[in-house]
Order: sequence, then structure tokens, then C-alpha cells
Amino acid sequence: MAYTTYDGDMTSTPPDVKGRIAREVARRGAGGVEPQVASGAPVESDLGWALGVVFRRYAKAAAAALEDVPGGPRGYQVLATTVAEGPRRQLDLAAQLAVDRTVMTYLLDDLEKADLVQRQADPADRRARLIVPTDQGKEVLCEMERRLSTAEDEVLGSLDQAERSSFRLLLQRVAMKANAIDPVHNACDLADDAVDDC
Amino acid sequence: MAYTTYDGDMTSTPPDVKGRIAREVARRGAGGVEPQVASGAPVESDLGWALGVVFRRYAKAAAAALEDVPGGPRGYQVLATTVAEGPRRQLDLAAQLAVDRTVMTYLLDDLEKADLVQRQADPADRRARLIVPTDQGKEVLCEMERRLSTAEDEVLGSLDQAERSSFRLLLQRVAMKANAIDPVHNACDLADDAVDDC
DNA sequence: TATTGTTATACTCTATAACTATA
DNA sequence: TATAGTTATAGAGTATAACAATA
Repeated sequence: MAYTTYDGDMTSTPPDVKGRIAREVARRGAGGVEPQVASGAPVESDLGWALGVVFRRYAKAAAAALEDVPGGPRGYQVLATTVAEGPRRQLDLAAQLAVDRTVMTYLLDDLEKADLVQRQADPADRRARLIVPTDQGKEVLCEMERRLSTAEDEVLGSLDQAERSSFRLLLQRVAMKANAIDPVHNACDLADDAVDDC
Repeated sequence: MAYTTYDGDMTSTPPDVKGRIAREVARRGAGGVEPQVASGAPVESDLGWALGVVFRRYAKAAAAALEDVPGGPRGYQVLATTVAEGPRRQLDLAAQLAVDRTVMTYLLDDLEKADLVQRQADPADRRARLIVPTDQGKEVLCEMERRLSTAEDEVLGSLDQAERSSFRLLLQRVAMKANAIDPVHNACDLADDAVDDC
């Protein structure tokens, strides 16, 4: 029957929502004292469920938008990073994108086969390879970003413009903090050669 | 070296953030016309990255909080659902939690082994099994919910009280919409026997 | 000796298919 | 015949370990 893919869990149905409501009702119905949460707004309490649903929905939309890119979202990330930050060594790229270096090998094989990036010898270290985007890679990236932008709008469809930016802002702050606590990437050098049109 | 686990992608480092900044700078530096986004707030635009980071962080915290529950977050969900909604048939539970029925079998094996739930014969259909939580299961659930609540607070640590509830509200709305578009569960009958203290 | 990148292999988790027992 | 649940197995995706080339 094929259900959705495992996603690190905490997604799927909101058990707590209903659970908490049920227990709320039970307490009140039993004539118990008003519990901690005063109002009847227990729905907003299930962060895990909401987070999972939204994340899954976005991941799905993004995957669909990027389906023809080798490696999917990861291929996009490699492309986006190398275009934005210039040539990167394979291992650095792997670390920055939180991809195992062995996986990075396969990923780059696919991207190179599709002529989106190239592996070039690093003049400074003959062991290392520099990953550089091809012209076609840059073009494809532009298209991808357009599609991703559409996907984002789709996901946030229920919010008006003001709410949308408010949500993004709050989410961003939470993300920054989370990323600071448990950073994914260490190499945070913002050195850059700028990139042309898009 | 062991990196993080694949999570459906779109997580890890923010390639677009830097990318868009770089391209913004490039455009302006080149004396180009002011592009669509007027202000210098391109950071808030990377929904995918922020969503991924926050989701991953929460998933990690939740998994840690639930590490001693068989099946982890899924085991918790089974427990929470059966406690909140009463006995459920195995297949219904699987559908509701978006878990394959074959996976549900293993999951319940583990939960039953740990004496958190029981499989009981359904009087109405001798093929079916009703999943009911044990007393110990209910107790464990209470503890789990306490821990999850702590985990939630941790994740939202950078927001003050007002921002926090605003964020939850907006997220909830986005989630409701997403869930409506692509519903995970069909059986939305809110029938319930209430449950005792917690 | 340590590091970059590759390859081969093992492991984890999920989905498919075939089976038993009921309906 | 169709459905609830189980089992075995195949499949996708990731991580580990051993290797060649270079530092």
C-alpha cells in the first residue's frame, strides 16, 4: 500500500492534541479544578506534530520541485553552495552539508555525469578536488530556486503577507538558536566571489 | 566519522541564504537596479533551511527524551493514541499513524514485550486485535509527555512568551492547511472515553 | 604518519509479497 | 472472495573499513 517515508519521526498524526483534549475534558467533566492551561486552547500545544507535518509537506514539495536534479535536494545544495561560495573541496563540502564523504562521492558522480559540476584538481593539494559548477549548473540552479520559491509559497498558503513574514522571522530565530547550539557546519567563512545574474 | 542521519533532506547548511546574499551583493555592487526584495533581509527567505534545522533539532530532542521507549517516537505515538482515544485496532492504528502495517507489527511486539500495551482479541471480529495500554503504559506516557514538554521549551528557547505562542499559532495554521491538502489520517472520529490523571 | 578521495561491504529501516486465519 | 495480521525478503539509503595517492 505504500505509506510515506520514515522521516526521523514525530511526524504523522497528532496523538497529543487529541490526547490532551481528552484529558482536559476528563478533568473538567470530573469536576476537577482548572488545570494549568486556563483556556481551551490545547491545540496550539502540539509543537512536534505541527513541525512534522509542515516539514514533511515542505520536503515533499521541495523534492517534487527538484526531482530532475541528480541527488535531489542534496544535489541542489551542492550546486547552490558552490555557486554562492565558489569552488569548494570535496571534503569541506561534505562537512558543510552534513553528508558523509562516501555519499558525497556518489552524489558528485551523478552531478558530474549530468554536467552540472566539475571536479578540478586543486593546485594547492594534488590529493584534493575542487568542485566547480558548470555554466549549465548555474542555469539549472536558477530554475531550481524559482521552483523552490513557488513551493515555499504553497506551503505558507494559509497565511497572509504579514503573518507570513512574521512566521518566517520567528522560525528563523528559532533556527539560528538551534543551529548555534548544535551547529551542523563549522566552516563559516563567508568569503565569496560574487556570482552573476539569476 | 558518523554524520547525522538522512532526514528527508532540505536540512543541513543554508546554501541559499549565503547564495542569495552573495547574489544580492553582486547585483547591487554591479550597480544593478534594486531587485524585488527591497530591504536587506534575505535571511528570512530561506524557509527550507530554517524548517529543516528546527525540525531536526526538535526530532533530536524528542528522540533523546523518548530513547528508552521501545520504538522511540512511534512507540510514544501508539501509546498516546490508545490512551487518548481508547482501544484501537492494529490496522486502524497503522493508518492513523502513517506506519506500514508490517512495521506496526514489530512496533507492537516491542511495546508488548515492554508491557506498555496489550493485544486483545476484538470481540466483534476474531481476525482483529485491539491495542490497549497497560497501567504501566499510561504511567510511562505521563513521564514521556513531561519530557517532551521540556524538549519543546528547549527548542523555542530563543522566543519570549508572547512570541512563542504567536509562533505556535502560525505554525499550527500552516500545519492544518498542509494536513488538509495531504491528509495523513482519514479516520478523524473524535470518539473518546476519557482518561484519568496525568 | 596523516589526509583526500574511492570502493566494497555491512547495517538500518522501509516496503513488497506470500501466507494463515477469519469473514 | 476479501480482510486482519504475520513473516520473510527485497530494496533504498547510510555508515564503516580498507585501499591508493599524496602530503
